[in-house]
Amino acid sequence: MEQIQEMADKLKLLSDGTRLTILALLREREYCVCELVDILEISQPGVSQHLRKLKSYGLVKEDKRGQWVYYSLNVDDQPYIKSVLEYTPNSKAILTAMNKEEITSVCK
Amino acid sequence: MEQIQEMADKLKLLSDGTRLTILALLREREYCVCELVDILEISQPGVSQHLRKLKSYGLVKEDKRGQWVYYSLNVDDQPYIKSVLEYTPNSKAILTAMNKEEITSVCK
DNA sequence: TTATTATATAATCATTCACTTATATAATTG
DNA sequence: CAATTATATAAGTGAATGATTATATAATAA
Repeated sequence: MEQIQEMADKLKLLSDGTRLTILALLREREYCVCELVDILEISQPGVSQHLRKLKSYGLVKEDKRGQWVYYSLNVDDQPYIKSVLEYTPNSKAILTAMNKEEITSVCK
Repeated sequence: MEQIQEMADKLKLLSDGTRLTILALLREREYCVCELVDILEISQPGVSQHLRKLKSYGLVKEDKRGQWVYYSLNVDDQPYIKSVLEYTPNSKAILTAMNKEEITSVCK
């Protein structure tokens, strides 16, 4: 069953805590990689690899501006992904829960 | 972030083609294990283990009747799971795609 | 141009996962 | 009762996964 497997593969992207957090954050605004590295508690290559995976399925898109690469959500044509993300906590709650409520400012 | 991780863990249940197929089938009626073994192309213990996992997260419930154990969907209190399942193909489409459109009758 | 900063890719590794076969348990049938 | 059928559990295995460190690339700043 091709269609089901394709759904399952996309849902797998949401089945990792780090990636789901990224997607939840992106609901409110774009983030550059270094901001996400600040927030999530994994290495920069780790974040890059998650973003690459999300991008390969078209769930996020990137925008290179100078030295930074900004990622934003791109799920308007993915109804069930979109509907799941409506149930994620908002950025404020996520950042608070991670003790990252301070100014997430420029990276360095 | 506890809440996000919990969501991710539940979504992981839907991120496997076999489990997602089971859940999609159960949207229309209950199935006993041996029927699912007939339909899905994996071993009986394989099916049992998927069902156990689904049950452990409360997504299905079981009803033992005689020799058979019938599983049914139990997602009324799980809104985002429910909303994803609304996008799965219906049983007929699934069975056709798997060349299992014949009478799924009693098991032996 | 050299150093710094941001990001990506490659290689590696431990863990998880979905399957299998073998076996146990339980209900039904002859 | 013994044989059969339905299901579950245990053990083992290969592949996938999410992380890490090391390194490459590219843009900016000194």
